Amino acid sequence: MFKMQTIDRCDCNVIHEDIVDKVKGKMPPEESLYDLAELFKVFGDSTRSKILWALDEAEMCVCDLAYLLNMTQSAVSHQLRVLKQTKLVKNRKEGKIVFYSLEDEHVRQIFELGLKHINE
Amino acid sequence: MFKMQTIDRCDCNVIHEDIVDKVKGKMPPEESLYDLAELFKVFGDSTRSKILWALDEAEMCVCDLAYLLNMTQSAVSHQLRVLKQTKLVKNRKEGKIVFYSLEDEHVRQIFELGLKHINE
DNA sequence: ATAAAGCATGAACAATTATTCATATATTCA
DNA sequence: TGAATATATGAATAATTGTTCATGCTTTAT
Repeated sequence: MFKMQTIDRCDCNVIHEDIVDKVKGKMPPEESLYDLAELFKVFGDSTRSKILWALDEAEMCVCDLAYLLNMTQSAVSHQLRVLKQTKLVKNRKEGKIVFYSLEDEHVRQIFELGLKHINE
Repeated sequence: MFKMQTIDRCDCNVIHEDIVDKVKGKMPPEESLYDLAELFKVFGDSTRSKILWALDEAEMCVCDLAYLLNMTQSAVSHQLRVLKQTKLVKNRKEGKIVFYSLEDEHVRQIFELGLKHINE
């Protein structure tokens, strides 16, 4: 008895069903993969990468970052919000100045792995 | 003699000039940071993350991937091109079938670091 | 109190990008 | 040779997103 399967989106046929089934069983849940992509998306912007790299060197306030990266205070502030939501940076307030610093020790490791790939 | 500096984009003042100068000296070249962001941008899409994850389990052809991920063959093919340009996957041809596989051993490590962060 | 400085934020705009659709190429098979 | 299958790709569309601009909040200093 042959198998007549209706395929939704794919406009071609499953060629190696055994492999597909095996891999399908090992795939992480949809949500994990989505979260993972969301995390890397944060690293996937030069501005945020620069901010993270800078904060890995020293705790800094928003104005310092804006000056260092030659950006408007607003743009930096917006991106810091994204980084904070992702729990990559934290901040503390001292008077009217807000200091930001890295929250996660993995940041440097992730960068280093990335560099490894780039430098083959 | 005080320093009168003209600031380009930043609409506020440098507060901690010593720190900024120190960090500025340690920042990687602009180009490295850009390339790094470009790499992570590739990981920053669920579709591509899924493809990479799947290929980490087994070598697969385009149709298999399309079926596994419930996507059109065209969409998968487009993303595979991106992954190949970034040297994250490679392919070999066998008749009319093209098999894709991971090219970089770091992929799994990068995913694992990402998961570590997500799971605190 | 009022001004000024540091920072946050909503809305608008511009740019990027993932997917779809149509079609082209390449290979196998009858 | 012609049909069918696997894959690639250009163009168009829709959705996402980074920055700017204007403005609001908070704290300090006068």
